[in-house]
Amino acid sequence: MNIGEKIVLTEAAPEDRSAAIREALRDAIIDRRLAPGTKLSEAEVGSLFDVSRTVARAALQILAFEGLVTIERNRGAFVSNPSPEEARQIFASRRLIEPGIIAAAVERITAEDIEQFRRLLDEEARYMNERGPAARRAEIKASGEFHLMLARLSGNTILERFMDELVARSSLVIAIYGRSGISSCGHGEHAAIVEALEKRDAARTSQLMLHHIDHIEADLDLRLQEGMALRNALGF
Amino acid sequence: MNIGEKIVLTEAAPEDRSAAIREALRDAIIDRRLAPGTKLSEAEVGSLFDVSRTVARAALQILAFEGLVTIERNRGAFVSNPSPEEARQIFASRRLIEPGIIAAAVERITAEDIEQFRRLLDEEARYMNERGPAARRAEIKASGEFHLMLARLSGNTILERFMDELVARSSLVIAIYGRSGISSCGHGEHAAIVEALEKRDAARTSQLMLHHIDHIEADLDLRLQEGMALRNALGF
DNA sequence: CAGAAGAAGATTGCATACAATTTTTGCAAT
DNA sequence: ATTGCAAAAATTGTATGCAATCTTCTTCTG
Repeated sequence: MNIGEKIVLTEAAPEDRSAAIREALRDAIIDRRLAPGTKLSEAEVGSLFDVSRTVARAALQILAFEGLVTIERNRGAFVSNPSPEEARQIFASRRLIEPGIIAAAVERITAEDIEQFRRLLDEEARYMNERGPAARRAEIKASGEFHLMLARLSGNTILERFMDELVARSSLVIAIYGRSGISSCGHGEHAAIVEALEKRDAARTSQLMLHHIDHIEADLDLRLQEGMALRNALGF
Repeated sequence: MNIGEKIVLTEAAPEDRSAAIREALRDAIIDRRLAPGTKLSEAEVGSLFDVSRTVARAALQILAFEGLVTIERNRGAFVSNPSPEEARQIFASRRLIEPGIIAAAVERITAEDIEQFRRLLDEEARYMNERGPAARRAEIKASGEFHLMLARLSGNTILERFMDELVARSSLVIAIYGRSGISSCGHGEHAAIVEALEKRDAARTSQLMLHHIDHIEADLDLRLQEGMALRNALGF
């Protein structure tokens, strides 16, 4: 598979180009322009961003540390193919961390933040009503952005980074095991969460969030794919 | 400051030497052989482990991503000097994550695990009764190992890695802001946690853990050092 | 003698070179 | 056609070289 035209440089970053590459790759993985299993060769990534392999490699190594990419020695880097077990761990982690983020966010949220959430919800809705893969990708991205915005509100940069990783890996999991593409009820749930946030009702917001995560996970077909994995393990 | 004799190679790792270096540096940071602010030059780290700068650099970049090391452009890598605000975020994250780890661990813990915890407690006690910096370091390390062992029991490798990072960064924070070196009541608290674990009483274990984290944080002097940080910011 | 200016040295950021390993290709044998 | 094998091509892992930047030391000026 060719990763070519699927990546675009967002900004001309003179310094820390490795981080820029990382972000671009992460974005591409999140909105599924890069499918799980796609090979990310150092040379290709490098030439795509017009840097040497050294810089490309650094970006891939960080992504591997995050779990978004899997590096096999002497074979190279691939977009990760999370196992059902990994999927469960990812959602278990989210169920643990997101309520904590909500508790912190509720204390700090401003009217302007709510306003920004509303704009994001509008965006989600707009893309939902559009057809085509580009709109689908934008919808996925906006949906992840919702959770990341919440994480930023927590004021805890460590949790923010953990959520960065978890949201990206969730996207991979959904790409592999998702049944219905996108759970269309997700948007409504996001809206309900914003309403509860506005009332600064942490308990209710957390409850809604947990249900939301449950719904996302319920839309996955982890058991079926476990069988597939076994078949694969036996050589196809 | 020379980092020379403070690092020892644990194992001859033929593959992934970068990870081995990372682990060695992390260990050295955790038990405070490497003080916050210590410069980690690529050449020095490289020659210490007998690899080229390339490999040393990769290790440092991952550590920087974790927050254990701070890289300043064109200046190099230093053992991080967490701010009081960072310290608060680290402990806030632990207060959120460790109870979740406990909830998972309680479901899976075996008699053998308890046995292993007891051995670790014995070790802690032994080092507590010894004098000298080596015993102190061993005690610190064992104390951190307690939390990591618990994380491993959770069966969630993602949370495990988050805890790896949080424990290491906590160690840095304690090195900077700690008042009494080690809170000697820590050992007793660990013992109480193991007892509650043995009864599979998640609620009580979590409560004990939260108190334990509170005590660790209460032993810090974050306010005083904030003044220091300001002074530093003003050119000293 | 304090302080500024500048040259020398050291260190990082990045690209490239080369060896080790894996993957692909080509071809012969069954 | 398919399997087996060997050579060629491609890719990674690592070391090293060079330019850019930072640090330190010397020297000069007031």
